[in-house]
Amino acid sequence: MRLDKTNRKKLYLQVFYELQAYIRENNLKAGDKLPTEAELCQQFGVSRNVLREAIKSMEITGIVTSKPGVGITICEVNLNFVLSTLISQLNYFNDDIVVQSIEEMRSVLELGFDYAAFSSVTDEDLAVMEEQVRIMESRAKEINTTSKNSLGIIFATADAKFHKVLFSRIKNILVSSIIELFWAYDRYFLRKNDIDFIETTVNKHKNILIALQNRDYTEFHNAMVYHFTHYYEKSDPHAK
Amino acid sequence: MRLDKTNRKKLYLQVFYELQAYIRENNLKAGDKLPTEAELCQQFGVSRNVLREAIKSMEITGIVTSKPGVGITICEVNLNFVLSTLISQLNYFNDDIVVQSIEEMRSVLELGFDYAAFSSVTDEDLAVMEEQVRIMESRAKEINTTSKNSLGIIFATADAKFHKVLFSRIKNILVSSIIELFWAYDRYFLRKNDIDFIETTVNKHKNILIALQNRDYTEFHNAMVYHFTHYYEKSDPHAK
DNA sequence: AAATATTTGTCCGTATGTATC
DNA sequence: TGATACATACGGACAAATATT
Repeated sequence: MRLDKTNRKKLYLQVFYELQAYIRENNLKAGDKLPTEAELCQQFGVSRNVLREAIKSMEITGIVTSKPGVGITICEVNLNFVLSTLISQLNYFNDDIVVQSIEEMRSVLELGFDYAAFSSVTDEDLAVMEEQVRIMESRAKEINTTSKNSLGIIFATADAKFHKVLFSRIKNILVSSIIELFWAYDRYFLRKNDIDFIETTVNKHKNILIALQNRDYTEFHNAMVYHFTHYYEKSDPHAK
Repeated sequence: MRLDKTNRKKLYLQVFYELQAYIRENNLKAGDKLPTEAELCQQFGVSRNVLREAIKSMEITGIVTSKPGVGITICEVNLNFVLSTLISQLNYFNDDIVVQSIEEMRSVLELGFDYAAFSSVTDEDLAVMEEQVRIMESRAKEINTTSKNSLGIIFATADAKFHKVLFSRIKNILVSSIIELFWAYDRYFLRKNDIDFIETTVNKHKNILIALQNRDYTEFHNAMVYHFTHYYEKSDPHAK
Protein backbone atom coordinates (compact mmCIF):
# COMPACT_ATOMS: atom_id res chain seq x y z
CA MET A 1 0.00 0.00 0.00
CA ARG A 2 1.34 3.39 -1.00
CA LEU A 3 -0.01 5.46 1.86
CA ASP A 4 2.40 7.60 3.77
CA LYS A 5 1.02 8.00 7.25
CA THR A 6 3.92 10.00 8.56
CA ASN A 7 3.54 12.57 5.85
CA ARG A 8 2.00 15.99 5.79
CA LYS A 9 -0.51 15.03 3.13
CA LYS A 10 -3.93 14.37 4.46
CA LEU A 11 -4.88 10.75 4.63
CA TYR A 12 -8.23 11.13 2.93
CA LEU A 13 -6.52 12.73 -0.06
CA GLN A 14 -4.06 9.89 -0.34
CA VAL A 15 -6.93 7.42 -0.16
CA PHE A 16 -8.85 9.48 -2.75
CA TYR A 17 -6.04 9.15 -5.27
CA GLU A 18 -5.28 5.55 -4.38
CA LEU A 19 -8.90 4.64 -5.05
CA GLN A 20 -8.74 6.24 -8.47
CA ALA A 21 -5.56 4.33 -9.19
CA TYR A 22 -7.29 1.17 -8.01
CA ILE A 23 -10.14 1.75 -10.43
CA ARG A 24 -7.80 2.43 -13.30
CA GLU A 25 -5.47 -0.47 -12.61
CA ASN A 26 -8.29 -2.97 -12.22
CA ASN A 27 -9.94 -1.50 -15.29
CA LEU A 28 -13.25 -1.11 -13.51
CA LYS A 29 -16.10 0.18 -15.66
CA ALA A 30 -19.42 1.81 -14.97
CA GLY A 31 -21.61 -0.52 -12.93
CA ASP A 32 -18.70 -2.40 -11.39
CA LYS A 33 -18.40 -2.31 -7.65
CA LEU A 34 -15.63 -1.39 -5.27
CA PRO A 35 -14.91 -3.54 -2.21
CA THR A 36 -16.98 -2.71 0.85
CA GLU A 37 -16.00 0.10 3.17
CA ALA A 38 -14.81 -2.41 5.75
CA GLU A 39 -12.58 -4.18 3.26
CA LEU A 40 -11.17 -0.92 1.93
CA CYS A 41 -10.42 0.27 5.46
CA GLN A 42 -8.43 -2.87 6.05
CA GLN A 43 -6.64 -2.69 2.70
CA PHE A 44 -5.60 0.91 3.23
CA GLY A 45 -5.13 0.61 6.94
CA VAL A 46 -7.23 3.65 7.73
CA SER A 47 -10.25 4.30 9.87
CA ARG A 48 -13.71 4.18 8.42
CA ASN A 49 -14.02 7.90 8.95
CA VAL A 50 -11.09 8.75 6.72
CA LEU A 51 -12.17 6.26 4.11
CA ARG A 52 -15.63 7.77 3.98
CA GLU A 53 -14.23 11.26 3.49
CA ALA A 54 -12.43 9.92 0.44
CA ILE A 55 -15.48 8.04 -0.83
CA LYS A 56 -17.75 11.06 -0.42
CA SER A 57 -15.24 13.19 -2.26
CA MET A 58 -15.38 10.71 -5.10
CA GLU A 59 -19.14 10.60 -4.93
CA ILE A 60 -19.47 14.36 -5.21
CA THR A 61 -17.26 14.48 -8.26
CA GLY A 62 -19.44 11.87 -9.91
CA ILE A 63 -17.04 8.94 -9.91
CA VAL A 64 -19.00 6.59 -7.66
CA THR A 65 -22.28 6.30 -5.80
CA SER A 66 -22.86 4.40 -2.61
CA LYS A 67 -26.05 2.90 -1.31
CA PRO A 68 -26.82 1.02 1.87
CA GLY A 69 -27.12 -2.69 1.30
CA VAL A 70 -25.57 -2.38 -2.13
CA GLY A 71 -22.11 -0.93 -1.88
CA ILE A 72 -19.98 1.48 -3.83
CA THR A 73 -20.65 1.51 -7.55
CA ILE A 74 -18.71 3.12 -10.40
CA CYS A 75 -20.77 5.72 -12.24
CA GLU A 76 -21.33 6.41 -15.90
CA VAL A 77 -19.40 9.35 -17.27
CA ASN A 78 -21.02 12.42 -15.95
CA LEU A 79 -19.41 15.75 -16.58
CA ASN A 80 -22.35 17.56 -15.08
CA PHE A 81 -20.97 18.07 -11.63
CA VAL A 82 -17.53 19.15 -12.68
CA LEU A 83 -18.95 21.48 -15.29
CA SER A 84 -21.50 22.95 -12.92
CA THR A 85 -18.86 23.63 -10.28
CA LEU A 86 -16.82 25.19 -13.02
CA ILE A 87 -19.74 27.47 -13.73
CA SER A 88 -20.34 28.31 -10.09
CA GLN A 89 -16.66 29.14 -9.80
CA LEU A 90 -17.14 31.47 -12.75
CA ASN A 91 -19.66 33.42 -10.72
CA TYR A 92 -16.80 35.03 -8.87
CA PHE A 93 -15.69 36.74 -12.03
CA ASN A 94 -17.32 39.81 -13.38
CA ASP A 95 -20.66 38.97 -14.91
CA ASP A 96 -20.07 40.61 -18.26
CA ILE A 97 -16.84 38.76 -18.81
CA VAL A 98 -18.44 35.43 -18.01
CA VAL A 99 -21.46 36.04 -20.20
CA GLN A 100 -19.35 37.14 -23.12
CA SER A 101 -16.95 34.25 -22.67
CA ILE A 102 -19.81 31.81 -22.75
CA GLU A 103 -21.42 33.44 -25.76
CA GLU A 104 -18.16 33.32 -27.67
CA MET A 105 -17.49 29.78 -26.67
CA ARG A 106 -20.93 28.68 -27.73
CA SER A 107 -20.77 30.37 -31.08
CA VAL A 108 -17.44 28.72 -31.83
CA LEU A 109 -18.63 25.31 -30.70
CA GLU A 110 -21.99 25.42 -32.44
CA LEU A 111 -20.51 26.64 -35.70
CA GLY A 112 -17.64 24.19 -35.45
CA PHE A 113 -19.97 21.26 -34.94
CA ASP A 114 -22.82 22.45 -37.08
CA TYR A 115 -22.32 19.75 -39.68
CA ALA A 116 -22.38 17.05 -37.02
CA ALA A 117 -25.61 18.56 -35.72
CA PHE A 118 -27.07 18.90 -39.20
CA SER A 119 -26.49 15.27 -40.05
CA SER A 120 -27.73 13.89 -36.74
CA VAL A 121 -31.01 15.69 -36.05
CA THR A 122 -34.15 13.62 -36.50
CA ASP A 123 -37.63 14.60 -37.61
CA GLU A 124 -38.78 14.37 -34.00
CA ASP A 125 -36.08 16.85 -33.04
CA LEU A 126 -37.27 19.22 -35.72
CA ALA A 127 -40.79 19.01 -34.36
CA VAL A 128 -39.56 19.94 -30.90
CA MET A 129 -37.54 22.82 -32.31
CA GLU A 130 -40.55 24.01 -34.28
CA GLU A 131 -42.50 24.07 -31.05
CA GLN A 132 -39.83 26.22 -29.42
CA VAL A 133 -39.95 28.68 -32.29
CA ARG A 134 -43.71 28.88 -31.85
CA ILE A 135 -43.24 29.65 -28.17
CA MET A 136 -40.72 32.35 -28.93
CA GLU A 137 -43.02 33.80 -31.54
CA SER A 138 -46.04 33.99 -29.27
CA ARG A 139 -43.98 35.54 -26.48
CA ALA A 140 -42.65 38.11 -28.90
CA LYS A 141 -46.20 39.19 -29.65
CA GLU A 142 -47.01 39.52 -25.97
CA ILE A 143 -44.10 41.82 -25.36
CA ASN A 144 -46.42 44.69 -24.51
CA THR A 145 -48.82 42.82 -22.29
CA THR A 146 -46.32 40.94 -20.15
CA SER A 147 -43.50 42.13 -17.97
CA LYS A 148 -40.21 42.02 -19.77
CA ASN A 149 -38.68 39.89 -17.07
CA SER A 150 -40.92 36.85 -17.16
CA LEU A 151 -41.09 37.20 -20.90
CA GLY A 152 -37.33 36.97 -21.06
CA ILE A 153 -37.13 33.84 -18.97
CA ILE A 154 -39.73 31.96 -20.98
CA PHE A 155 -38.18 33.14 -24.20
CA ALA A 156 -34.67 32.21 -23.13
CA THR A 157 -35.83 28.79 -22.00
CA ALA A 158 -37.30 28.06 -25.41
CA ASP A 159 -34.17 29.42 -27.01
CA ALA A 160 -32.02 27.14 -24.88
CA LYS A 161 -34.13 24.08 -25.67
CA PHE A 162 -33.93 24.82 -29.38
CA HIS A 163 -30.15 24.64 -29.34
CA LYS A 164 -30.00 21.81 -26.85
CA VAL A 165 -32.12 19.59 -29.06
CA LEU A 166 -30.17 20.57 -32.15
CA PHE A 167 -26.93 19.28 -30.64
CA SER A 168 -28.35 16.48 -28.54
CA ARG A 169 -27.44 13.65 -30.91
CA ILE A 170 -23.94 14.46 -32.04
CA LYS A 171 -21.41 11.75 -31.36
CA ASN A 172 -18.88 13.90 -29.57
CA ILE A 173 -19.53 13.11 -25.93
CA LEU A 174 -18.06 16.37 -24.68
CA VAL A 175 -19.68 18.90 -26.93
CA SER A 176 -23.28 18.06 -26.23
CA SER A 177 -22.88 18.28 -22.47
CA ILE A 178 -20.84 21.44 -22.64
CA ILE A 179 -23.32 23.16 -24.94
CA GLU A 180 -26.12 22.04 -22.68
CA LEU A 181 -24.30 23.39 -19.68
CA PHE A 182 -23.68 26.77 -21.25
CA TRP A 183 -27.32 27.11 -22.10
CA ALA A 184 -28.28 26.19 -18.57
CA TYR A 185 -26.07 28.95 -17.27
CA ASP A 186 -27.25 31.42 -19.81
CA ARG A 187 -30.86 31.01 -18.89
CA TYR A 188 -30.23 33.06 -15.80
CA PHE A 189 -29.33 36.03 -17.87
CA LEU A 190 -31.64 38.07 -19.97
CA ARG A 191 -29.63 38.85 -22.99
CA LYS A 192 -30.38 42.44 -23.64
CA ASN A 193 -29.85 42.27 -27.35
CA ASP A 194 -32.12 39.31 -27.78
CA ILE A 195 -34.92 41.05 -25.97
CA ASP A 196 -34.46 44.37 -27.67
CA PHE A 197 -34.35 42.81 -31.10
CA ILE A 198 -36.75 40.06 -30.35
CA GLU A 199 -38.22 39.75 -33.83
CA THR A 200 -34.74 39.40 -35.28
CA THR A 201 -33.95 36.67 -32.78
CA VAL A 202 -37.10 34.78 -33.66
CA ASN A 203 -36.32 35.05 -37.34
CA LYS A 204 -32.80 33.79 -36.82
CA HIS A 205 -34.21 30.60 -35.35
CA LYS A 206 -36.84 30.33 -38.03
CA ASN A 207 -34.12 30.47 -40.66
CA ILE A 208 -32.23 27.68 -38.98
CA LEU A 209 -35.32 25.53 -38.71
CA ILE A 210 -36.39 26.03 -42.32
CA ALA A 211 -32.92 25.17 -43.57
CA LEU A 212 -33.00 21.98 -41.55
CA GLN A 213 -36.42 21.08 -42.86
CA ASN A 214 -35.11 21.62 -46.37
CA ARG A 215 -32.14 19.41 -45.54
CA ASP A 216 -29.92 22.08 -47.02
CA TYR A 217 -26.59 22.23 -45.21
CA THR A 218 -25.28 25.37 -46.88
CA GLU A 219 -28.46 27.23 -46.06
CA PHE A 220 -28.30 25.86 -42.52
CA HIS A 221 -24.68 26.86 -42.06
CA ASN A 222 -25.38 30.38 -43.26
CA ALA A 223 -28.34 30.62 -40.91
CA MET A 224 -26.14 29.54 -38.03
CA VAL A 225 -23.49 32.08 -38.93
CA TYR A 226 -26.16 34.75 -39.13
CA HIS A 227 -27.48 33.65 -35.76
CA PHE A 228 -24.11 34.30 -34.15
CA THR A 229 -23.17 37.29 -36.27
CA HIS A 230 -23.38 39.60 -33.34
CA TYR A 231 -20.80 37.80 -31.27
CA TYR A 232 -18.49 37.19 -34.15
CA GLU A 233 -18.18 40.85 -34.84
CA LYS A 234 -16.81 41.28 -31.38
CA SER A 235 -14.43 38.39 -31.23
CA ASP A 236 -13.08 38.05 -34.74
CA PRO A 237 -12.99 40.97 -37.19
CA HIS A 238 -11.55 38.64 -39.82
CA ALA A 239 -14.51 36.31 -39.88
CA LYS A 240 -16.23 36.60 -43.18
CA MET B 1 -32.00 25.41 8.90
CA ARG B 2 -33.03 23.92 5.63
CA LEU B 3 -31.85 20.37 6.23
CA ASP B 4 -34.29 17.56 5.69
CA LYS B 5 -33.39 14.83 8.10
CA THR B 6 -36.21 12.57 7.02
CA ASN B 7 -33.64 11.05 4.74
CA ARG B 8 -34.63 11.95 1.24
CA LYS B 9 -31.10 12.99 0.44
CA LYS B 10 -27.87 12.15 2.14
CA LEU B 11 -27.06 14.57 4.91
CA TYR B 12 -23.55 15.36 3.78
CA LEU B 13 -24.92 16.43 0.40
CA GLN B 14 -27.43 18.75 1.99
CA VAL B 15 -24.70 20.22 4.16
CA PHE B 16 -22.46 20.57 1.10
CA TYR B 17 -25.01 22.74 -0.66
CA GLU B 18 -26.01 24.62 2.46
CA LEU B 19 -22.40 25.58 3.04
CA GLN B 20 -22.13 26.94 -0.48
CA ALA B 21 -25.31 28.92 0.08
CA TYR B 22 -23.84 30.16 3.35
CA ILE B 23 -20.73 31.39 1.56
CA ARG B 24 -22.78 33.09 -1.12
CA GLU B 25 -25.27 34.70 1.24
CA ASN B 26 -22.61 36.02 3.58
CA ASN B 27 -20.58 37.14 0.60
CA LEU B 28 -17.44 35.43 1.86
CA LYS B 29 -14.33 36.00 -0.22
CA ALA B 30 -11.05 34.17 -0.60
CA GLY B 31 -9.16 34.19 2.68
CA ASP B 32 -12.27 34.53 4.80
CA LYS B 33 -12.94 31.78 7.26
CA LEU B 34 -15.92 29.59 7.94
CA PRO B 35 -17.05 28.92 11.51
CA THR B 36 -15.28 26.04 13.22
CA GLU B 37 -16.37 22.47 12.68
CA ALA B 38 -17.94 22.37 16.12
CA GLU B 39 -19.99 25.50 15.47
CA LEU B 40 -21.09 24.29 12.06
CA CYS B 41 -22.12 20.97 13.52
CA GLN B 42 -24.31 22.78 15.99
CA GLN B 43 -25.77 25.15 13.39
CA PHE B 44 -26.68 22.35 11.03
CA GLY B 45 -27.54 19.89 13.73
CA VAL B 46 -25.38 17.14 12.29
CA SER B 47 -22.53 15.04 13.62
CA ARG B 48 -18.93 15.91 13.16
CA ASN B 49 -18.58 13.00 10.79
CA VAL B 50 -21.23 14.18 8.35
CA LEU B 51 -19.98 17.72 8.46
CA ARG B 52 -16.46 16.60 7.66
CA GLU B 53 -17.65 14.58 4.68
CA ALA B 54 -19.20 17.77 3.36
CA ILE B 55 -16.10 19.86 4.11
CA LYS B 56 -13.79 17.35 2.45
CA SER B 57 -16.06 17.34 -0.59
CA MET B 58 -15.74 21.09 -0.75
CA GLU B 59 -12.02 20.84 -0.29
CA ILE B 60 -11.67 18.42 -3.18
CA THR B 61 -13.61 20.74 -5.45
CA GLY B 62 -11.30 23.60 -4.55
CA ILE B 63 -13.74 25.73 -2.59
CA VAL B 64 -12.07 25.64 0.82
CA THR B 65 -9.00 24.34 2.60
CA SER B 66 -8.81 23.31 6.22
CA LYS B 67 -5.84 23.25 8.53
CA PRO B 68 -5.50 22.21 12.15
CA GLY B 69 -5.11 25.15 14.43
CA VAL B 70 -6.36 27.52 11.76
CA GLY B 71 -9.79 26.54 10.58
CA ILE B 72 -11.63 26.35 7.29
CA THR B 73 -10.60 28.97 4.76
CA ILE B 74 -12.19 30.00 1.47
CA CYS B 75 -9.89 29.43 -1.48
CA GLU B 76 -8.98 31.64 -4.37
CA VAL B 77 -11.00 30.86 -7.45
CA ASN B 78 -9.05 28.24 -9.25
CA LEU B 79 -10.45 26.90 -12.48
CA ASN B 80 -7.50 24.64 -13.00
CA PHE B 81 -8.25 22.74 -9.86
CA VAL B 82 -11.79 22.01 -10.95
CA LEU B 83 -10.62 21.13 -14.42
CA SER B 84 -8.01 18.75 -13.11
CA THR B 85 -10.71 16.69 -11.46
CA LEU B 86 -12.44 16.68 -14.80
CA ILE B 87 -9.31 15.25 -16.34
CA SER B 88 -9.19 12.42 -13.89
CA GLN B 89 -12.82 11.82 -14.69
CA LEU B 90 -12.02 11.51 -18.36
CA ASN B 91 -9.22 9.11 -17.59
CA TYR B 92 -11.73 6.39 -16.95
CA PHE B 93 -12.75 6.51 -20.55
CA ASN B 94 -9.46 6.15 -22.25
CA ASP B 95 -11.14 4.59 -25.18
CA ASP B 96 -11.16 5.88 -28.72
CA ILE B 97 -14.41 7.80 -28.34
CA VAL B 98 -13.06 10.06 -25.65
CA VAL B 99 -9.78 10.64 -27.41
CA GLN B 100 -11.51 11.52 -30.65
CA SER B 101 -14.00 13.74 -28.86
CA ILE B 102 -11.19 15.69 -27.32
CA GLU B 103 -9.28 15.99 -30.57
CA GLU B 104 -12.36 17.29 -32.34
CA MET B 105 -13.17 19.67 -29.57
CA ARG B 106 -9.70 21.05 -29.55
CA SER B 107 -9.53 21.57 -33.27
CA VAL B 108 -12.82 23.45 -33.23
CA LEU B 109 -11.82 25.60 -30.29
CA GLU B 110 -8.33 26.40 -31.48
CA LEU B 111 -9.48 27.27 -34.98
CA GLY B 112 -12.43 29.24 -33.65
CA PHE B 113 -10.23 31.31 -31.39
CA ASP B 114 -7.17 31.48 -33.58
CA TYR B 115 -7.52 35.18 -34.22
CA ALA B 116 -7.77 35.91 -30.52
CA ALA B 117 -4.65 33.85 -30.01
CA PHE B 118 -2.86 35.47 -32.93
CA SER B 119 -3.46 38.97 -31.64
CA SER B 120 -2.54 38.24 -28.04
CA VAL B 121 0.70 36.25 -28.18
CA THR B 122 3.80 38.11 -27.11
CA ASP B 123 7.40 37.85 -28.26
CA GLU B 124 8.20 35.99 -25.07
CA ASP B 125 5.50 33.47 -25.91
CA LEU B 126 7.00 32.96 -29.34
CA ALA B 127 10.38 32.29 -27.77
CA VAL B 128 8.87 29.60 -25.57
CA MET B 129 7.07 28.07 -28.54
CA GLU B 130 10.27 28.10 -30.55
CA GLU B 131 11.93 26.20 -27.74
CA GLN B 132 9.19 23.58 -27.84
CA VAL B 133 9.63 23.15 -31.57
CA ARG B 134 13.34 22.63 -31.00
CA ILE B 135 12.57 19.95 -28.43
CA MET B 136 10.20 18.21 -30.82
CA GLU B 137 12.78 18.41 -33.56
CA SER B 138 15.58 16.91 -31.51
CA ARG B 139 13.31 14.12 -30.28
CA ALA B 140 12.30 13.39 -33.83
CA LYS B 141 15.93 12.80 -34.73
CA GLU B 142 16.41 10.45 -31.81
CA ILE B 143 13.53 8.30 -32.85
CA ASN B 144 15.82 5.39 -33.57
CA THR B 145 17.94 5.62 -30.46
CA THR B 146 15.21 6.04 -27.86
CA SER B 147 12.27 3.89 -27.01
CA LYS B 148 9.16 5.06 -28.75
CA ASN B 149 7.35 5.37 -25.46
CA SER B 150 9.49 7.89 -23.63
CA LEU B 151 10.02 9.67 -26.91
CA GLY B 152 6.29 10.04 -27.25
CA ILE B 153 5.82 11.46 -23.79
CA ILE B 154 8.51 14.09 -24.14
CA PHE B 155 7.29 14.95 -27.60
CA ALA B 156 3.68 15.23 -26.51
CA THR B 157 4.63 17.40 -23.55
CA ALA B 158 6.38 19.87 -25.81
CA ASP B 159 3.44 19.73 -28.19
CA ALA B 160 1.05 20.49 -25.36
CA LYS B 161 3.12 23.38 -24.09
CA PHE B 162 3.29 24.87 -27.57
CA HIS B 163 -0.48 25.11 -27.78
CA LYS B 164 -0.93 26.06 -24.16
CA VAL B 165 1.31 29.08 -24.53
CA LEU B 166 -0.32 30.06 -27.81
CA PHE B 167 -3.72 30.38 -26.13
CA SER B 168 -2.58 31.47 -22.69
CA ARG B 169 -3.34 35.16 -23.13
CA ILE B 170 -6.69 35.24 -24.82
CA LYS B 171 -9.34 37.17 -22.98
CA ASN B 172 -11.98 34.47 -22.93
CA ILE B 173 -11.68 33.06 -19.43
CA LEU B 174 -13.08 29.68 -20.40
CA VAL B 175 -11.20 28.84 -23.53
CA SER B 176 -7.68 29.05 -22.22
CA SER B 177 -8.34 26.79 -19.26
CA ILE B 178 -10.36 24.33 -21.31
CA ILE B 179 -7.72 24.09 -24.00
CA GLU B 180 -5.13 23.65 -21.31
CA LEU B 181 -7.24 20.94 -19.79
CA PHE B 182 -7.55 19.00 -22.99
CA TRP B 183 -3.85 19.18 -23.59
CA ALA B 184 -3.15 17.96 -20.10
CA TYR B 185 -5.37 14.99 -20.77
CA ASP B 186 -3.80 14.32 -24.08
CA ARG B 187 -0.35 13.99 -22.64
CA TYR B 188 -1.26 10.59 -21.32
CA PHE B 189 -1.86 9.31 -24.79
CA LEU B 190 0.62 8.66 -27.47
CA ARG B 191 -1.14 9.74 -30.58
CA LYS B 192 -0.24 7.14 -33.09
CA ASN B 193 -0.44 9.40 -36.09
CA ASP B 194 1.76 12.03 -34.55
CA ILE B 195 4.42 9.49 -33.77
CA ASP B 196 4.24 7.72 -37.09
CA PHE B 197 4.39 10.94 -39.05
CA ILE B 198 6.61 12.74 -36.65
CA GLU B 199 8.37 14.91 -39.21
CA THR B 200 5.03 16.11 -40.52
CA THR B 201 3.94 16.99 -37.02
CA VAL B 202 7.10 18.96 -36.40
CA ASN B 203 6.66 20.84 -39.64
CA LYS B 204 3.07 21.68 -38.83
CA HIS B 205 4.24 23.45 -35.71
CA LYS B 206 7.10 25.10 -37.53
CA ASN B 207 4.63 26.54 -40.01
CA ILE B 208 2.51 27.96 -37.22
CA LEU B 209 5.49 29.50 -35.52
CA ILE B 210 6.89 31.07 -38.68
CA ALA B 211 3.53 32.60 -39.54
CA LEU B 212 3.36 34.11 -36.05
CA GLN B 213 6.86 35.49 -36.33
CA ASN B 214 5.86 37.04 -39.65
CA ARG B 215 2.78 38.49 -37.98
CA ASP B 216 0.75 37.17 -40.89
CA TYR B 217 -2.71 36.12 -39.79
CA THR B 218 -3.78 34.50 -43.06
CA GLU B 219 -0.64 32.41 -43.14
CA PHE B 220 -1.15 31.56 -39.47
CA HIS B 221 -4.75 30.56 -39.98
CA ASN B 222 -3.85 28.31 -42.87
CA ALA B 223 -1.12 26.72 -40.81
CA MET B 224 -3.60 26.04 -38.02
CA VAL B 225 -6.08 24.50 -40.44
CA TYR B 226 -3.31 22.34 -41.86
CA HIS B 227 -2.32 21.33 -38.35
CA PHE B 228 -5.79 19.96 -37.70
CA THR B 229 -6.46 18.72 -41.21
CA HIS B 230 -6.42 15.14 -40.07
CA TYR B 231 -9.25 15.56 -37.60
CA TYR B 232 -11.35 17.73 -39.82
CA GLU B 233 -11.47 15.10 -42.46
CA LYS B 234 -13.16 12.85 -39.99
CA SER B 235 -15.62 15.23 -38.45
CA ASP B 236 -16.67 17.56 -41.22
CA PRO B 237 -16.50 16.58 -44.89
CA HIS B 238 -17.73 20.01 -45.85
CA ALA B 239 -14.83 21.87 -44.33
CA LYS B 240 -12.89 23.51 -47.09
C1' DA C 1 -43.75 -13.33 2.47
C1' DA C 2 -40.79 -13.05 6.25
C1' DA C 3 -36.65 -13.38 8.59
C1' DT C 4 -31.74 -12.59 8.34
C1' DA C 5 -27.41 -10.95 6.74
C1' DT C 6 -24.91 -7.27 4.40
C1' DT C 7 -23.69 -2.64 3.69
C1' DT C 8 -23.86 2.12 4.10
C1' DG C 9 -25.70 6.22 7.06
C1' DT C 10 -25.20 8.68 11.25
C1' DC C 11 -23.75 9.62 15.80
C1' DC C 12 -20.63 9.78 19.90
C1' DG C 13 -16.29 9.83 22.54
C1' DT C 14 -11.32 10.26 22.83
C1' DA C 15 -6.57 11.09 21.73
C1' DT C 16 -3.12 13.48 18.84
C1' DG C 17 -0.85 17.07 16.18
C1' DT C 18 -0.59 21.78 14.72
C1' DA C 19 -0.99 26.72 14.67
C1' DT C 20 -1.49 31.12 17.38
C1' DC C 21 -0.87 34.17 21.12
C1' DT D 1 7.18 28.28 27.65
C1' DG D 2 2.60 27.40 28.28
C1' DA D 3 -2.21 27.70 27.16
C1' DT D 4 -5.82 27.67 23.89
C1' DA D 5 -8.25 26.71 19.67
C1' DC D 6 -8.68 23.82 15.95
C1' DA D 7 -8.55 20.11 12.67
C1' DT D 8 -6.85 15.19 12.11
C1' DA D 9 -7.55 10.53 13.01
C1' DC D 10 -9.20 6.39 15.41
C1' DG D 11 -12.78 3.11 17.25
C1' DG D 12 -17.20 1.63 18.64
C1' DA D 13 -22.21 1.62 18.34
C1' DC D 14 -26.70 1.65 16.42
C1' DA D 15 -30.07 2.93 12.62
C1' DA D 16 -31.69 2.52 7.95
C1' DA D 17 -31.70 0.64 3.38
C1' DT D 18 -31.08 -3.16 0.49
C1' DA D 19 -30.14 -7.97 -0.78
C1' DT D 20 -30.50 -12.84 0.15
C1' DT D 21 -32.29 -17.00 1.77
